[in-house]
Amino acid sequence: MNLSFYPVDITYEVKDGKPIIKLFGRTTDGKQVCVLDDSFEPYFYVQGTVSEKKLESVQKDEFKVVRVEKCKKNVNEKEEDLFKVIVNIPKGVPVLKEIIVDMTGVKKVYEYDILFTRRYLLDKKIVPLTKTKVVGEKIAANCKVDCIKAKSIKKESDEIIEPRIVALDIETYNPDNSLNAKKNPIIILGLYGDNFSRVVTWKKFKTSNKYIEFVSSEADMLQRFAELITEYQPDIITGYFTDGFDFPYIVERAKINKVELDVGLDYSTIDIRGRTRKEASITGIAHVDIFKFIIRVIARSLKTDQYSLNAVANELLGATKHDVDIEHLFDVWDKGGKNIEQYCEYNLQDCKLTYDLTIKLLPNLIEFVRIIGLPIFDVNRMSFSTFVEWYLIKKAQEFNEIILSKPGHNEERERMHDRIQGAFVYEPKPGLYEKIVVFDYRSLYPSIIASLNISKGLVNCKCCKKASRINTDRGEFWFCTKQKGFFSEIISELITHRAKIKKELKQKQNPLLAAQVEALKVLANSFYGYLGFAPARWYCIECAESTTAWARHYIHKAIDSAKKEGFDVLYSDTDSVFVQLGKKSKKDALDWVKKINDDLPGLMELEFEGFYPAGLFVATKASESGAKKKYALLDEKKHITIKGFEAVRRNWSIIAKEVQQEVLRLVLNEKNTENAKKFVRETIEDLRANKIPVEKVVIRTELSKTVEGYSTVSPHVAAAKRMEKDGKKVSGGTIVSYVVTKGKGKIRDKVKLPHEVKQKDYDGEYYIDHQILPGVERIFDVLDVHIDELTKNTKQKTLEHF
DNA sequence: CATATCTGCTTACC
DNA sequence: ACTGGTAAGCAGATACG
Repeated sequence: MNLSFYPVDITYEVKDGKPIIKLFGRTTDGKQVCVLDDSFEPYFYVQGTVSEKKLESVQKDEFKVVRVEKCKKNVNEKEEDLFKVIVNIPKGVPVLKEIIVDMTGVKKVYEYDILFTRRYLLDKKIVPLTKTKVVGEKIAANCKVDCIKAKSIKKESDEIIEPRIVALDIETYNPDNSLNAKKNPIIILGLYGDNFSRVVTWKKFKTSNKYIEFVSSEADMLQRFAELITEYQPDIITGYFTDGFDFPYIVERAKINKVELDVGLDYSTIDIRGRTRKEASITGIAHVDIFKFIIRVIARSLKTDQYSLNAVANELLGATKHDVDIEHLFDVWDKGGKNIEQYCEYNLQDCKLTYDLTIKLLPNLIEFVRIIGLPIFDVNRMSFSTFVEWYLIKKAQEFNEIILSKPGHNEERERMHDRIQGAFVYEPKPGLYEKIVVFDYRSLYPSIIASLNISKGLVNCKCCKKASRINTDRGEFWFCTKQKGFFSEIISELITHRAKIKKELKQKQNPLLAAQVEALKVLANSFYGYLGFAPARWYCIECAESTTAWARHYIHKAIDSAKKEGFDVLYSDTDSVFVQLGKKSKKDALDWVKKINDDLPGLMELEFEGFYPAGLFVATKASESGAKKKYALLDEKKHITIKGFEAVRRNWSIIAKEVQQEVLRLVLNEKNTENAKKFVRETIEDLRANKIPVEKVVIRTELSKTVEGYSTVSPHVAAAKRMEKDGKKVSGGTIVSYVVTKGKGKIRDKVKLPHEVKQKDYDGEYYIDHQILPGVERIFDVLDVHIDELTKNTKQKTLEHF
């Protein structure tokens, strides 16, 4: 029979000494299937002078070499003769590799650490979630869905599945605030999908909510959960932090209640792997923990600095969680009755938000699946470096390159000491400027890697005398010009591919194309960081060092040229140049850029970023010199871009940020220094009189480790200690909120938690001197306003002074 | 003992 | 919680005269 299907999940089993790949997915007519392929063999590569016979005879326990083939492959971009050693079962690869690596004549072994299922997808060029053609026969097997034994299997088209998704969330009984799965049961479990809402709980109350379903015990609830999943037949189960919390909790409670959760399509249960970084998987269904994708990939493009479901849903969906007192759920549960209902509604809302977030981010996630070629489960849990690495691995096949091995423990440790010189930052002269034009190099690092052929195998070749050379702290480097580099060529393809899609996107808006453009940008921008990332297979410190050195070369070139042309250069950071037009026109600036671009190699380009009628640079706190990475720009639509100022930093109180932002607005937009002064004075008086509400004086700081890990007790650590006293758990990643109150001693001695203080308790003087004034002082300096003018004629200080 | 400088820490920018 | 370096600025710790 012939069929087309979209693979969702992949696994393998060994039967009669032979591995069988199992691809779970959905057919084009919407039925779930499992496609079996027993034709794929595990293998790895051997380099050296050793006889094939000898290699063929290697075996240990049930593992043995099946066959050896001679082949030619590029090892670090140079062609070599290698042996492809084919092995009977996947688990034999690492075992037999260990024996072979010690044989005389063997120089090196490669590609022994590529997971069998991933290798299958890459070699067969099958892309998960993408239409795949199968010829085969239906066979009987212990499986919830039809099983097809494949005769042939291959990618059919780029068409993508519209997956069936269900979101999961649980609420637990939690009297001691400890989230202890061994002790406390799950009391509410919710699911939300396409036209599907269900909340299961095991205490009855009167309700007209049709989606609430009552069972008689936690065990029955877990059983019901398994049934509902089986009935709904999702391709994807999604959740928010379900890897770390919900699934491990469910599995633990199932164990205690002796409930068999056979949700896997092959009747297997939920598998929890890892201790500190847990991952939950279900055979045949892709478990997406959308929190992981958000925190690792999406986070830096979000405004929020908190990644709670509420904060993220608020920003991405404009929706919020239901407001219930979740800490007292246990109390309400104990008392029973109608009050439990609001928690069921809350639970379903969380499921819905998670579902909607997944729907919203799925195009981006799927884009990475298409680029990398691995299952959505894997891609969901990857970070930037792994994206780059797996993209390189996929491309290695095309380029006939050997996949380099990961560094050993010691080598990785040594690499950690390697430091490279980074970007150049121009020191601005503090001041209020007019008519500013900003230019920046488009994708500077990627375009340098592509244009200068920067690639690990080409460093300082013996053959090229004419190659452009660059001086660095590590010495002089150049890259072979006689061949296209593996690394540079891949990034070059990415850039041109992205430019093409971006053009298409301009013609017709399309969320999938937008996701593709975004994914390619993220990927390209990660290539440079990857070069200097210690665990990387294609680690190349000379490449990284050269990339930044060339970047410094080209930014200086732009700065010098702008100056020569008669522009005042105000500022520059890494890839940007800020110039003041002065008597020159916008057209003069654009003409100048054209001239620069004529001289640039390959894909490099200096772009016009924007025109700003006004901009402000300030001095640093410590000296008279201009502060880098700290400025504000006003655009023609009166919108202000604030960079680096306290107003955009998380660990400043809201009042300090608001005042600074307003001062910047009054200065840049309205050019009204008097109003700015007045505004600050008024705030100062309000703080003295404790008229500002407590929420606005709360300071939030993230704990980077546990309290014991700190050598000094700073205010946020003191606050964390108070939280611990309250019975709250704090650890690395916890955001600590505190208020500085009136009193004696160090600031840490005056720190209290927000709920402990009344409005009259906070120390207005502290907030004036340490939060308000530091934020506006440098701004007023630029306007020649002395700080005394801000504080003096507020009543108290005046009296004190005289 | 007061002041200057250093260190640890957090969070920004690119 | 596994991309990189550059930079500002606070609070506490320590050195210095």
